[in-house]
Amino acid sequence: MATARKLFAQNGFYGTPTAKIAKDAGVSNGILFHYFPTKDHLIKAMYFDVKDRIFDYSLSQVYKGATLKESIYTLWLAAVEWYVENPEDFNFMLQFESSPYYSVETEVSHRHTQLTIELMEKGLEQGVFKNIQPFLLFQIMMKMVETTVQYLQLNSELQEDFAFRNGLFEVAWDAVKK
Amino acid sequence: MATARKLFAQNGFYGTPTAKIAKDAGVSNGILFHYFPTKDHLIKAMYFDVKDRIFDYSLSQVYKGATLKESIYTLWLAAVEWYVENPEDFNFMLQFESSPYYSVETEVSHRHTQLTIELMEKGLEQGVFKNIQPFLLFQIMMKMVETTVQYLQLNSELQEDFAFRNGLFEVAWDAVKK
DNA sequence: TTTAAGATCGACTAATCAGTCTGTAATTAG
DNA sequence: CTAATTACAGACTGATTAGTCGATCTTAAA
Repeated sequence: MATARKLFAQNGFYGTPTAKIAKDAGVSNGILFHYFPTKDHLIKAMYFDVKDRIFDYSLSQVYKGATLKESIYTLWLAAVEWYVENPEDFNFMLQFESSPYYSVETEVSHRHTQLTIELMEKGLEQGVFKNIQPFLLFQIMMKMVETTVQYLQLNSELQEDFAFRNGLFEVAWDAVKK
Repeated sequence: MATARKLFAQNGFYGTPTAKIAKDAGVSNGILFHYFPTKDHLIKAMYFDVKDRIFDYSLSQVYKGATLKESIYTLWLAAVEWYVENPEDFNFMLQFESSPYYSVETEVSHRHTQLTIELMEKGLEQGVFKNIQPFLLFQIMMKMVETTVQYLQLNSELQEDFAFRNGLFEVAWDAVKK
């Protein structure tokens, strides 16, 4: 999957032959299809793999007793940092989410999405957010992650600029807050 | 190009053989490659075509003497409406922008982008926006268009809901305003 | 009317690629 | 130790597909 991520980032899903994935990964063609019956299975498995790893990282960052805004900030920043550190993951998700593989159901089915949506619901209860469906609030925040990472990729000198990141979180926060 | 848009929306760039594009368009294989030397040429041409049509529509909506916020609102809403009315255009752009074809240079080279960025610069001068590079302001607004359209596609009963659209523009505006 | 340039056709090809198949090693279970 | 299951290899194939090529038709200018 790591090899596939690298190759997909470079040449896209369709620009990457399964044979090349196997070869670059140092395994045979046969063994690839032994573990992933089709290329589509591989791609879907990779999606959940990325989500899982981001989720684990994010959870390791939030601490108990954090306020709502702090929790959301931590999750938001964790996602940005993860994607900045792991550009292939970012590129993969971008491609995946605008491909026929993606559906809202798969998205919502993941713990990471569910956790974030719960935070949004809490915010709605507390009256800090605009009156918008929680899933949409979630998507607005996530799109800002996307925008931020994309911009940081283009302007790598900003990647260590903490104030810049914080500023963009405030942009996202201002968007959703009442 | 219209046929290709439809097919690309259904099956993606790579899932759509050139032969099928020609056949569905009612022309021969040969004539397709007569006008577009490669599939890539076709795809790039389609990108500029979509951008052009959106630009024309957007300009027809803005009126002289509008305030800055009104102008931006009109452009923003025009983009949303266009994409809601022309889902294949939207789907095509989504795919294009997360494909190897896309680059910031092509994006910035288009009049539509340039016009919007100019408005952002004006807003910065007037001190109404957060102190953020104009291109990034532009991208934040555009991502909100994306989010809005995607949500409207999933919840088609909201497509006639004017208040909903306006609400989401305010979300975008709150994000960038100081 | 002639001629040239562009438009259109559709059969063809060379290459590519997802997935198969057959056989062999390694590991685990009884 | 044996049997069965799982891991692995790599050659092979059938289908697909981007792009070519030579022929024919249409249009417009001279």
